[in-house]
Amino acid sequence: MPKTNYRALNGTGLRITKQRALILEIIRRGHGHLDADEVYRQAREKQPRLSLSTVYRALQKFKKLGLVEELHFDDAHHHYEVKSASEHHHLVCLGCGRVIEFRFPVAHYIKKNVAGLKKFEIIDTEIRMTGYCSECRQRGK
Amino acid sequence: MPKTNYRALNGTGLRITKQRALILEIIRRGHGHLDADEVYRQAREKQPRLSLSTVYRALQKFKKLGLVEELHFDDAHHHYEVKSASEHHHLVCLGCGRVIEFRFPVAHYIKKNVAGLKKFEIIDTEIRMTGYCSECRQRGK
DNA sequence: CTCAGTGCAAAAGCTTTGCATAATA
DNA sequence: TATTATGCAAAGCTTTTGCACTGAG
Repeated sequence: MPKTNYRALNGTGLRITKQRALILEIIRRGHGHLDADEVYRQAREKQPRLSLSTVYRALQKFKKLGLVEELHFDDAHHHYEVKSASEHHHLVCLGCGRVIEFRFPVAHYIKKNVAGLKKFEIIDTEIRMTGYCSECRQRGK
Repeated sequence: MPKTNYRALNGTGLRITKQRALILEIIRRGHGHLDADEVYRQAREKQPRLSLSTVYRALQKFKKLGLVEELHFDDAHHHYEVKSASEHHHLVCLGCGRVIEFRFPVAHYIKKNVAGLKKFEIIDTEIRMTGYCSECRQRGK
């Protein structure tokens, strides 16, 4: 198990188990494009006895600790991503389903420009844009 | 049934039924703060025999036609909103669950500033910010 | 040694589907 | 009248929970 995951879990009050280290590592490698079931399937390749509930329970803990973030790409599943310092968002192509990440610090800009938000403490910002990527546009959608 | 709903449904290829007119009217009045079950419960007050599947089927049709938009406030349910011309987004308070709407045309701004998005055709933008409203902050969360 | 975490199975949502009936165009 | 939409019930998914067992601290 990579040291990085031990580091991430240390000092959180959570016990470090090989399941959690593996799940966190898989989410990290997935770059926000994995849902719970995909994390589960990948995890089973290394730990065949690991259960889906463990994945869900780990996901909940990680979310609560702010270690991972839950994204909402489509209507059906949630996707998970290890939180990074820099704000970044997602663009989902309606044609091919591809997810394009883009980095753009918009939270600060919005907070400055929207009067009603002045007194609001913003914890998290998720921007999800949908549309068609250049390939799909050329193919005539 | 309000005339406005007939207007919205006319020329869409969809048949105008009293169920659909009612569902659309309820979503409109809900201003994006209703999930499928809440739409269902409100609809039953006027049409007690209406079924949940009719609500879901209507929602799907409306989405596909671009009449309503699906929002992702929390992890559990989707909320629905009648699409309006002006772009607007949502701020969800983690303390009291209140949803604050704000109007701010950010899609254009993002498109201009993010290189990778130049060739992307943006259909829709959803911004979901979470944090704590002033009341909850005063109450010490 | 203790208590948090795990696996398994069962339950609990939310959403979709099949089919006969009803209603629109 | 020809379809499309509805209601009901059943099925399908994703996610959560109970409980006995295991393993980290």
